Amino acid sequence: MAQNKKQEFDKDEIEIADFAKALSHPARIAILKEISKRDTCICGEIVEVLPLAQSTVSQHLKELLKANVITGTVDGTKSCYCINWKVFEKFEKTFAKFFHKAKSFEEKRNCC
Amino acid sequence: MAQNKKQEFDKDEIEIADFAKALSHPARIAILKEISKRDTCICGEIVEVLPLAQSTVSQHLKELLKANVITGTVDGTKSCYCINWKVFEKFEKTFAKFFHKAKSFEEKRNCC
DNA sequence: ATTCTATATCGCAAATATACGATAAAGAAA
DNA sequence: TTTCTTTATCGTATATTTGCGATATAGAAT
Repeated sequence: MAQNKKQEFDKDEIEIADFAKALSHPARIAILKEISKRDTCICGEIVEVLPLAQSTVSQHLKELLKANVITGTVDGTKSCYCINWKVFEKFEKTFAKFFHKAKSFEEKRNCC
Repeated sequence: MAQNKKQEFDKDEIEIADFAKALSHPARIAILKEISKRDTCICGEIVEVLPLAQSTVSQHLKELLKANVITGTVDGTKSCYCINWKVFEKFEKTFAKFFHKAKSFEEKRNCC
């Protein structure tokens, strides 16, 4: 990269990009899907359903935590993760603000 | 990575991840914002408003094209890009299917 | 107290992404 | 035709991400 230009962009642009980045790997989508499916906290079962090593899954969970997409608590030998729906809600709004504006998708026209 | 495990995930997981990946850099969000702001095709003006070299912007545009997030035509010396709203609409639905399910955000509860 | 189980972290290798300058390509302007 | 303008692509350097095995940590089970 030579230089990381990330900080030269607007705060809200960085915010959206960071959220998107957290969702930019199929393993992390699969993790969210798994948590969402149970609609409750789950712990180690994630590793079982993913084609990845335990350490790799742990790393992906860490990414999701860092981006605030999930919350988590560790009680000794068991850890527990939940989806942070507030962030999804917030992102949905920001997203709408940027891209929908007043118009609906149907009204949008392309010229190419 | 040693091995890319991407293909071992579900098709729809990969699809969401790929879309998110396209939006995972502030420069690409800024590009979309710029196109959206004008609500019409724009061409070279993107380079002017971004803190990046022309070749880098062109590369980011290529990424967005690859992910089908924008459409583009090249007429000789001028190129023209539009946001592909259909893909945003589709993503919004898939996203909702996975993460909202029947419940609204407000009804969702966390346990951690 | 020792062993088992679940999870996080470290260290490393390989793959990808980011960024730029130089250059190519191709129509527009002179 | 020659030069200018706009955009894409190539080559390359550096940064970041992905992935794993090994190991650390800490409570649970024996």
